[in-house]
Amino acid sequence: MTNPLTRKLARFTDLDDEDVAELDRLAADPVERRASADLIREGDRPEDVILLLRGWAHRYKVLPNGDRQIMAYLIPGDLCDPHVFILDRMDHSIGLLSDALVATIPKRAILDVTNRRPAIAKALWWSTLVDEATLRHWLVNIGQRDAYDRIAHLFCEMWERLSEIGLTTGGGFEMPVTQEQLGDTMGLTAVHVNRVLQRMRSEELITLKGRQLVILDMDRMRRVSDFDPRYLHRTRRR
Amino acid sequence: MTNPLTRKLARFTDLDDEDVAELDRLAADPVERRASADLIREGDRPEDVILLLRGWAHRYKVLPNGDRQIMAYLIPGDLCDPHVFILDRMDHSIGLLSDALVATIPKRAILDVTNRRPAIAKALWWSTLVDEATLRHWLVNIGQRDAYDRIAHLFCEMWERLSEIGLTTGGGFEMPVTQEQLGDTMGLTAVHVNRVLQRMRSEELITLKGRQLVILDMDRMRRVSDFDPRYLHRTRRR
DNA sequence: CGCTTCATTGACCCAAATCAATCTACGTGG
DNA sequence: CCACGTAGATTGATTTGGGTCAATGAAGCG
Repeated sequence: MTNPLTRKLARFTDLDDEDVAELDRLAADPVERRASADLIREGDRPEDVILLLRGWAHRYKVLPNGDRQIMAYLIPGDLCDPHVFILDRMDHSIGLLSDALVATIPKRAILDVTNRRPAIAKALWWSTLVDEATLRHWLVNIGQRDAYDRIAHLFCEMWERLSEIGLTTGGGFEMPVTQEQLGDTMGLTAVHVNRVLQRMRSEELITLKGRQLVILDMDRMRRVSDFDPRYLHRTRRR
Repeated sequence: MTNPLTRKLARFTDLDDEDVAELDRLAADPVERRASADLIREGDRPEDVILLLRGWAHRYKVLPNGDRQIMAYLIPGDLCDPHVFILDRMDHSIGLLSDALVATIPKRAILDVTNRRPAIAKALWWSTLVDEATLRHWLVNIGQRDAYDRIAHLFCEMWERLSEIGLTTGGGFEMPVTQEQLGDTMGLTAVHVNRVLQRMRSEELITLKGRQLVILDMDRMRRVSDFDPRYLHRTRRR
């Protein structure tokens, strides 16, 4: 099961061989993209859905004064925009955070597959709802927690999502996100993010050099940020 | 068109007479509920979807330390939880902000209607995506704007949504939300919300007594908070 | 090897929080 | 009809988490 989309959706529903084959067909013919390219720009009317197969991307919005808010991180297996089907124009942009491998899927193809394969349709719907739940948790995070807890919560979530697709090694994973970007995610300045990271290091909670983050004490990390992974719905409803 | 759900969905798609009749059937047999009751509690596994016909409700989450974050306001015509169909347990609660009239719709009934009436299915999907876009805008709001601008943005959004269902009178509308709750919405304290409101009053930007809010200068309100109503998608895609 | 992008550190500042009283408007029971 | 009780609004005094400004290090790379 090399296709990360299949890997992700299989967590939600049972997929039969034909479902898997369909998903592989969607991910066929992927293209390399260089880091920091935008996949979709605010105001676009995209006609395709982009599937991320390798690398990270982020969903973000820039205000008139230049401030930037990151609203989501996309990792392998994520579809950039199921919205495409109904909404008019993009109200935000999607940019790469690392070199990446992406597949471009025409709207048509998605519609066909979801019509023919109810299991896939259901899994995509499920994944949309998980995205929405994640957004709600980010809101709680930014609205109510202090800088330290916010960052702890974000790290827990990243680890959890990456572990679902096999991209963690123990408590460690590769995180191609600068401190500036972490700040734009949590409504903090890069300077303050830096100080919080220093503190986490001095408390031996994490290790972070280059793009390698290691969570040394997962229990403490979760406790401090009140992280409850249930909203990511790793398990199926019976 | 007295049914506010019909009124809301009609903005998205053309509904024929039969669609309208179906929606009226869903909203049949509503019940009065008193303010401050919870409609759904975190941890529940709701078996029905609740439709709000009159009054306001809010989606919120309480942290272990007692802090509360409000994640959405629900107004007449809103469905409390389409999520019910796929997700497991509620990861947040929904409570009333005022006396209200609500209809309880069994899952089954929604499934039937969406199977039989594609226009309704499409409109519900659209409305879910609008909810998600709204959440993204709240994130930007809390993450990047200062207290004054946040509150201005929220007031613009409230006015916009209420005007869609005919609940505004010029720049005014009834807002059954305390300053404490406004604070829990925007990640601010009630005290600070109060001071911002004082300032808006002194600048003759608003009038607010009891539950009656009047926006005196809509242009200024929008300009200051960089409010762009497009994310609420009042108009249809051609 | 020189650039450029990130990370780090220090000094100082401010928006919003905190703490602590009032004040006001209502709804209720007597 | 009125005294109370209570939820919500208001105000003042003080504190603080995080921002701002400004350098100075590192590290990766063409």
